[in-house]
This record gives sequence, structure tokens and C-alpha cells, in this order.
Amino acid sequence: MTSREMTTALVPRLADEIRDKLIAGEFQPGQRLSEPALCAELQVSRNSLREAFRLLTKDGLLRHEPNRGVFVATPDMASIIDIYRMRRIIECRALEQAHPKHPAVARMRRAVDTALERSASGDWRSVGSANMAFHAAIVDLADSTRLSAFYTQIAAELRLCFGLLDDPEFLHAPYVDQNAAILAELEAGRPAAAAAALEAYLARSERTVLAAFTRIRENGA
Amino acid sequence: MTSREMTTALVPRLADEIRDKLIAGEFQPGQRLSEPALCAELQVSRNSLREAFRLLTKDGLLRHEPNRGVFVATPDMASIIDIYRMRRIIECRALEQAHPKHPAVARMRRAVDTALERSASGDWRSVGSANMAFHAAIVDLADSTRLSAFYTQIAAELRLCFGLLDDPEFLHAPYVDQNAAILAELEAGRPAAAAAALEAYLARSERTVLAAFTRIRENGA
DNA sequence: TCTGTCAAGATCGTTCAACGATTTTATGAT
DNA sequence: ATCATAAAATCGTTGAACGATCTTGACAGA
Repeated sequence: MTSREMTTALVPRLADEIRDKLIAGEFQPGQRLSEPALCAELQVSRNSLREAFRLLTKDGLLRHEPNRGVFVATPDMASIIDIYRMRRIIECRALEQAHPKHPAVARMRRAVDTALERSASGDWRSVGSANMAFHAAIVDLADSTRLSAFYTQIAAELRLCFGLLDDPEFLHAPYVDQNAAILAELEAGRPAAAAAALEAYLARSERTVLAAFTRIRENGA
Repeated sequence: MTSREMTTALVPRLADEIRDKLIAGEFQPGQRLSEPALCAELQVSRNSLREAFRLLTKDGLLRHEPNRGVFVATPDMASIIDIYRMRRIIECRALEQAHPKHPAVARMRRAVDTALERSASGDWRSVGSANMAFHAAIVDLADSTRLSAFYTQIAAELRLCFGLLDDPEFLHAPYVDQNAAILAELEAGRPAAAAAALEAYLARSERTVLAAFTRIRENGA
């Protein structure tokens, strides 16, 4: 670890790496993450790994059981409902009060364009990422450091839920156009209409996720 | 560490302990927290301390500078303004949609009674704690795990700001009655009126804190 | 065969020691 | 007084160690 490239501190990088694996569905929910095993896989010491675990536990992505280890969080219906409640409050309000020339609008535009492009080529995972970036940009319209940080956390949890579901096309494709429509309203100077569209978007998305989740639950159990 | 009382895991307890010290103003903002020194003071190893540091850094109470150590966060006006924006959104909305028979209302009542009692005996620090408990209970009216967790974090940051200010009576006393009034409106089945009163409360509190903060800034620098 | 007990075995929780890398300070020369 | 350099203090990370706790599997008795 001496002469290697160390652009960033180890622990946050480690946390990001594990977060990516979680979001990518590389671990099953409820699965135990063995410290020795992950240490070996990620080539870090136990102490560093444990620091990263603390961060991810605080994010709600891992669950910590005393003397038993950390487990991948197992999202339940209550989590999904709670997350969507937060999204409605945060995103709709941010959009509603947004100024159409806010710099975050440009990022929304880029995200929509990327999503359109990638959905044409069938890269649904990238479409999902672009969608998430779009909504993160919406939150940034509110210009609140704390709100954006909170949303980042919520979004990671939601992506963990998505990871449970198997059909990314079904999960992301229908929303590309809705995002575009929301952005169009905002760019046209109608934030209230944009917020209303977003409200509808979220309602539909929640229904879809909950339904898929129920299906999984029934099949899995 | 073997035979001592270990009701809870060490690291979270450690984080709480440091958080309390921070809120109590035991460290100056911007002050560097030396790992060896705190290890000796708290009788824990460096690794455990570092894990606790990670948690508090994520809470915004500490700032982490690579290769330099952790520092007590130095709240600025932007933080205060941002925190109060969050409070307005979170608390007012929660109160507005609250059912007067929600269990959290009982906790609000207890907090108000405690605050009244302690303010009579001049224990302003306890009054401050009771006030914070009152507002945390307001947030719990929304029945959202994530929202309550987020608010806990915001509240800790705010208390760090309070810690900078010197006159706790001036800072807490005027609000005991306002809290009582807000609660009365809610108990009377008028959540909208309660929310309006809270809005006024927060506006006044924000002005007070910002003014005190400005005064400190001018005197200190 | 089933079940309850008990002894490994595997991990976790925590601490300690070590070492390179970086920052800060003390020192000394110009 | 200023700047370069050496010394001291930490930080970042690792590795090992040890008691405590959980899990597993064997074994004896019903």
C-alpha cells in the first residue's frame, strides 16, 4: 500500500466499492459478509474494512448484529414505502420551487439524454444510473447540502431494492420518457406542472416496485 | 475490557460520548482532535476511536482532512440557514399532517412539561435538551424511520452551533412557552394552526441564532 | 432415531505494536 | 528576518494477538 496510487483515502474508496457491489446485486440480501473473506477479496486489512462497514451500516445498506457480523440489508415493503414518501416530499418540493435556469437543470438534461441514448442500445443498467442521476439533480435544485446528502443515501437504499428485482428493462424503461416530460415542463418555465408530473411518476414507480417486490417475495418464499 | 459492563457495543457508545462532548462545547470548533490524546482520555484503542470518528464525520460533526486528522466542525451561517430550511420543511410538514392522538404527542407533552419545570429551576441546559426532544417528537409524528434519523443528525449539528453561543437562557427560555402553545393547538385538533405557530417559532429561532452567531463572529475575529 | 449436551472451530470485538508517509516544529545558516 | 533542512509528532494502514460469542458437529442417553 506504500507506493501505489492513492488518489483518495482508502476507507471511503472501500465503502464506495462495497456499495457498488451491493447495488449491483453481487451479494444476496440478508447474506452475511465475512470480514476475513472480504479482506482477502478486497486486499485490505480488517481494520480498514470495519471502518467501511460502519459507514455503510449508517447508510442503511448493511445491518450490524453484535458478535455475529454484518449482513446485507434486507429491504422490506415498509422500507420501500418509506423511501418513496421521502422521495415525494424531497423531489416534488425541490422541483416545484425550482428556477428553470438553475445549473442543476443542465445536469438533468444530460441525464435524460444519456438515458435516451442508452435505452436505445438496450444498456438498461446504464439507463438506471442515468435515471438516478436525473433525480439526484432534481434534489440539487433545492441548493441544500444536507438535503442532497440525505437523498444520496435514500437513493442508494432504493438501488439496493432494485438489485433484488430481476428485470431492469421493465424497471427503468417506462420512466425515461416521463423524465423527459418532467424536464420539458421545467425548461418551459412550468415548475408546478413538472412537480405534478413527478408526483405521478413516483406513484407509478412505487406501485411497480412494490408489485415486483411482492412477486419476488411469493416466489422466493 | 473483559469483565466490565458492556451493555452496548463500544464504538457507538464511544461516538455518543464524543458527540455529547461536542454538543456540550467541550471542544472548540475547528480544534484538532488528536487520536493519541483522545485514546488516552477515553481509554480506548486508536482503531475503535477511528471507527467512531468515521461515524461523527458522516454526521457532519467532525471534519476529516487527509493526513492531518479530524477537526471539530466549524458551523457557518450557511449551515445554520440550511439547517433551519430543513427544519421548516420537516417539522412543519410533520406537524401539519399529524393526528392529535399519535403516540408521539405524549412525548411532546412530556418534553414541554419537563422544559417548564426545569426552566423554573434555571437549569437551562436541561431546558435545551427538553426542547430538542420536543422537536424530535414532532418529527416522529410523520412515522418515517428515515426522516427521524435524518432529523437526529440535523439536530446534533444544530446543537453544535448552540454550543458556540454562550447564553443558554437567552437561547432557550423564550421558546418554552411557544412549544407549549404549539402543542396546545395540536392537542386541540388544529394541526394547521400548530404548524403555523411552529413556522413562526422557527423563523424567530433562526433569527436569534444567526444574530448571536454574527455577534460571536465579530467579537471572536 | 431423535434430542439435548458439550467440546471444537470460526468469527467477532478490541487492543497493541509497527512502519511508511505526511505535516508540523524546531534548528541553523545566510 | 527568511528560508532550507532535519527532527518530532501524527496519520494511514497493516498484521497479529486474545478473550468472548456464535455455530457446528459429535456423542451419549431416551
